[in-house]
Amino acid sequence: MPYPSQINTERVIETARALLEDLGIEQLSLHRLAEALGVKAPSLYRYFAGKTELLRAINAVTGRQMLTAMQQAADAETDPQVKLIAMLRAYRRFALAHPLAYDLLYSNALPDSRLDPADAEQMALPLQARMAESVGAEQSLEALRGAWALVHGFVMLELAGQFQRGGNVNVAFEAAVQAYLAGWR
Amino acid sequence: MPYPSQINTERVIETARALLEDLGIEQLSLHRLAEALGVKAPSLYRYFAGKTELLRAINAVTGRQMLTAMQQAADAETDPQVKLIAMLRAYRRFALAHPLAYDLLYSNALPDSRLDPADAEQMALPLQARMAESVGAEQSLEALRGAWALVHGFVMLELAGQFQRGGNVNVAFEAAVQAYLAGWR
DNA sequence: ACCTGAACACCGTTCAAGT
DNA sequence: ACCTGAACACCGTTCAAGT
Repeated sequence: MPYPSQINTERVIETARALLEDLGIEQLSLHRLAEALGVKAPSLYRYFAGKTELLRAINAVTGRQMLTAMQQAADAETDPQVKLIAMLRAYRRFALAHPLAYDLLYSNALPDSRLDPADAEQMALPLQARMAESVGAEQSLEALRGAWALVHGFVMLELAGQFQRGGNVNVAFEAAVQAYLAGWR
Repeated sequence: MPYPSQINTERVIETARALLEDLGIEQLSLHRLAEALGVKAPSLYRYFAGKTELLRAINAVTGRQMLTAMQQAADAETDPQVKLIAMLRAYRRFALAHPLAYDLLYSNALPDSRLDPADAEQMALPLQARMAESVGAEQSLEALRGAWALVHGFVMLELAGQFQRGGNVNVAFEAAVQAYLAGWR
């Protein structure tokens, strides 16, 4: 008996991403998601093996979007050093614009939902290439890890509301990145 | 009718902390915690207004322990610069030793359970004082934010299993901290 | 082929009742 | 004074049944 599909994988992911940013991860339940899609919760299992797999799919989309944002920022510049800083700025801008999606990407509370390392590597390699141009290839992996840590940590603390003792946070970000990169040269 | 108390606030917190590190935040339910204490879940409400308040109490203990660990590390050194690095190392060591408690401390997924900013400031001030000795008082807040971001981000990425493309992670940590601090001078 | 109702085991939370 | 049983609304998940 033909029964035209009401939903599809992409629409589920996009609706879930919207709910995530609107309500937070705690409030994103399959019941609520199903309701937003005009369907009942068990129907979602036709598209995802479970909530974990759905969250992993969301993370894959988020990762791809971040990579695109960074590459566009890099393409707008020519100087290698400026390219690198532009990518780090784009990384932060994306995270601040999608705080809950970014948080989910690296959540230690939901380790099973995390982006698999292969996809994470796709994000890291272009950054590492720019880093190699700035500090040399031998040091590029170490330098990358510190830069990634600096930007990730900065954004996470910002999102956690931990920079509230005055001062200009944007200026602090620029100063920290400058200091870190200067230290490698 | 006198009914001697079976549990007390401190025992609840300590048992909860142990369960958290053993099972993860997802598995730490009030039912399970009550069972571990030999009691039923509703009894816990005599000691905490709800799960959020319990998690906040756990975070307060974690924060105090981290501060102590950092101060002990600093007290073992005399040179200001070495004191500072010793504190950052102690911070990382504590986080790696208590991964789930550390994760809870800054969790963006559970914003209501977070350490309140006043307590967070208690942790930041001693670090900032050391930073002021290294880079000067005017720059100490900005320099502190970057250092905190670097160490926090490094630890979070480590705990998320994102540094798995070879290389020595301890060496990368030391190199990143050195580069960052050198850049401020 | 696609979706739902009903059920299960599990949550956090409330509150009248037990000791 | 302290704890529990029973209940509520909510989870994720399974599966036989509906269209």
